[in-house]
Amino acid sequence: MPQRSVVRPQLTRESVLQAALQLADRDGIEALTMRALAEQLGVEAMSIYYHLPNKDAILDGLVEVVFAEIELEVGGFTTPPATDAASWTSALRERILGARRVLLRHPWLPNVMNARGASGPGAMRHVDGVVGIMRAGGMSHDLIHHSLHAMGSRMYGYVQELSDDGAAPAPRELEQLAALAPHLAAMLAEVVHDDPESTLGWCDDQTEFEFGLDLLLEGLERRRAAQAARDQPIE
Amino acid sequence: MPQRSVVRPQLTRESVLQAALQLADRDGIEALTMRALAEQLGVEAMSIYYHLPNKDAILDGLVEVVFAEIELEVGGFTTPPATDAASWTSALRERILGARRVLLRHPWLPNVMNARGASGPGAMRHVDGVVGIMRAGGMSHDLIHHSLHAMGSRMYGYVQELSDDGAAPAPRELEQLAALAPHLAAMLAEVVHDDPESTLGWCDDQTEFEFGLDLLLEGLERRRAAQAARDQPIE
DNA sequence: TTGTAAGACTTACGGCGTAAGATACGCCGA
DNA sequence: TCGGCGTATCTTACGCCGTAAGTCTTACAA
Repeated sequence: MPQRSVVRPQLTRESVLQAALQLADRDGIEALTMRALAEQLGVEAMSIYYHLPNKDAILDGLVEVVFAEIELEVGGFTTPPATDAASWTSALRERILGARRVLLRHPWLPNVMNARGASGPGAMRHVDGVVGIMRAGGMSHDLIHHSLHAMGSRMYGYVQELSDDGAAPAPRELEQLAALAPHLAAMLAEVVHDDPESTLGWCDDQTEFEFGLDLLLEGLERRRAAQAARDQPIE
Repeated sequence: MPQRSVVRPQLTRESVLQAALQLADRDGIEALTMRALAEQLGVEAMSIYYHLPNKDAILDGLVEVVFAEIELEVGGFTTPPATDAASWTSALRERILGARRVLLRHPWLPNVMNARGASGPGAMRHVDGVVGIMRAGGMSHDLIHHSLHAMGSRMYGYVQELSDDGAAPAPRELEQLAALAPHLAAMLAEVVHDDPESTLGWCDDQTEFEFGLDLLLEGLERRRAAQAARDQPIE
């Protein structure tokens, strides 16, 4: 049973991540080096490696810490029971603006997520919450799937990673996912299943891109027409 | 007058950038190191520094090279004269899909642009072309401004950098910009001028974010309603 | 023929992530 | 009481990175 020392600096995985978060917030992500982090902790660089295997693990840990902060900010990732078809947009709006509030405190995070590969459980659960809200609003899984791609950048672009390897998820993985993110898993199961024409991956990047693009174009054209009508109310 | 050697490996700024592009495309951007690049060129690492001041200059150069490729792909950044109110969406659509076609060949580029600061003349001119198309479609500068933010990620997110420092551009800079990107400069001049309530910077990130978000939410809700109508055509 | 300058090369430095191993410390059984 | 052992930290060193400083080669002009 590890009964720990009281004299030593008391390094833990959590304290390392906490210090890393502070360092990144204060001096920027490029200032987060193992040596600088160690100094902040009053410790030698290599000591960190006892608690975290490498720097990538620290970055992954940071992502997780921030998503925990997001979860706190939005009052949990589970869908509020009151959500119905009438209010799904405002529920989603609030969820995303809440996430943004947190991300603005850690502006380096999107780049970290972007540069690194697959997203962790925190990001997954966030997406799952979004899927849940859309589902409660009465959207089909197929439409939700497209929507996730379209909204990607508003949630800071990690959704694209979700589909990046292109291969359909193995049933085993999907099972694990279901425990963590049930809505997301349900969507995946359905979308993968009934898209036989999909070539290799289970989603076609080009199609998704155009879906989001056309969504924007439509909206902008409507804004333009509205403006024109306002300028020329007679004609 | 520099009359160059014929025996030496004939290193030039252009050949360096070309080799860097190949290397990044083939092995990924993280494989683009000065030593690897030198080897590819059959030269020592430090020789590169005669033609380019440092690695950042190489990255900037790469961005410029790719945007030149985009310009070729879309047949020039200047607005096609045929563009009118009726066809602006399809013109813009084509422009953006053309840019995307090129960017898919250099998938590392968005991250490079994102990680580095201000965008170069190539990116500017691309944005300028987009502004020109929207302008030809009859949109106000104000609406165009919002639209650029909303479309940001579809053009791979460099627009956000444009507004990042928050300070209004100095008249001197604006003058320089006008030569390079007239539409963009015109928009900036107007938007900066008649937004007295804008606190510090000439554009409010939060407002822009919500504009884009609401655009998407509206569109998605319309899609949802259309789907619901399709499922229940009687009721 | 020689001076000059362009354009390459050599060497070296500090910082990075981290592999390998040494070392200090608190506990537990003998 | 003491020796061993697991835990947590430190020491040293390696190979990479970008690049500062200085040197050498070569083609051409005078």
